Amino acid sequence: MKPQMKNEIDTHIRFNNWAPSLVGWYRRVKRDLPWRRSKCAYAIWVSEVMLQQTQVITVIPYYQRFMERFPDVFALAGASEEEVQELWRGLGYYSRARRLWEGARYVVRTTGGRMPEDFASLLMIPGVGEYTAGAIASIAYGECVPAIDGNVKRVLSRLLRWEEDVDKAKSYRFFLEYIKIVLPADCPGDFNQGLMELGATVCTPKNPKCELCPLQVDCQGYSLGNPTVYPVKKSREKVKEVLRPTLILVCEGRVLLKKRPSEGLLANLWEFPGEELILDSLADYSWYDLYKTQVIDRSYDEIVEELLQAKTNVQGPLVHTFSHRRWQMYWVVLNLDAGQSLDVHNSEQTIRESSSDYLGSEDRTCWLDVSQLERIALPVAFQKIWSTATGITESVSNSC
DNA sequence: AAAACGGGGAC
DNA sequence: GTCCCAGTTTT
Repeated sequence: MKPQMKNEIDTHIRFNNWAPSLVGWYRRVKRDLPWRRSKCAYAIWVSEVMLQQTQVITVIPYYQRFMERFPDVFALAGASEEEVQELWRGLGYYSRARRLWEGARYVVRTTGGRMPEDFASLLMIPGVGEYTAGAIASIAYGECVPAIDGNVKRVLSRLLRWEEDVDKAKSYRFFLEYIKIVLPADCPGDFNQGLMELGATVCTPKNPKCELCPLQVDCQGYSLGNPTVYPVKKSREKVKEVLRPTLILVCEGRVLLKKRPSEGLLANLWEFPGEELILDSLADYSWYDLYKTQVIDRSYDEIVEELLQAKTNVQGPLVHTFSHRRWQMYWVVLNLDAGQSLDVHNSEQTIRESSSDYLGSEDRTCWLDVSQLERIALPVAFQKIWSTATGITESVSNSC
């Protein structure tokens, strides 16, 4: 540690022996959460990955379904990515699911399925970073290592009146060294969880319940009067505006789906064919060109062209916001039933088998029975389009 | 050091 | 609408 940082820490440390207060408080009030009923490293791992950037209340049902289906690292490693993504649908940050799955396969491949039992070994698992490795090591194995997440940074920034942007690397390094000093060797798991539990239930971003805080007398932010000026955040994100024309091709109770690329946004998930456009409007947009570039099978060209010429009923917009991008979604519904019979060489069976490796395969499209839409990994954005489109369709047919 | 990566809960 | 959540990887 740099001497400068040591001095910085010393200036922040009073006679603080607040760790026992925190641990005592945690043991008294901790919530009864599914993953806290297990000391199994795999169970902790699954919960920690799900809890990345996701609130406890959202995770609980996903965690229970996941552990029921994949009770151990063998079960997860033996599954297909498609199957894992189906259980993850709606949870977001889908690369987490793929990395967890890859991590399970890594563990089975390298150790035969025995979970690594120390921080450094856990850190080698793909998808496991410093936080997750620290959480598993301290909670499952009692190893004396920090686990610093957003909650911990918020609590410490208030406790110590940390004036710098908490998202900077320097802040993380400081919190890391500080925690190493105050971390109790006999109960690192409860200490780490206590800090996170405090951030989640008492030292909240807005309206912190300082009257319930076990660290109130130690808290410099509280003594200042307004702890919510911390944490200081300067980082600011700009949201990109993007148009998203989408094709809903329906035939004989099936709808055309396409598998997204294996990298980037919503990787390997299903979508209705379409593209992203950085334009101001869809004026003069050629939906037929979109169809020609997105659908490789040329069997439907004639009827699609006919339908688009007859009356291109563009619907939308429907807005869907990601953390860094906003889609303005427009779509056309094309019913091909009047045309030739559907080529059903692709079906639900194909989806399951085609899950993991599409590299080298040119046609990523597939006809799926509409009743199966709720069972596959279809991102929320496209669920929204589908429910809106079918809702409108039904109301129109009802009114006719 | 900064950007990419989702969705939902809370207000 | 806004903010933010038991973060990791890639550039």
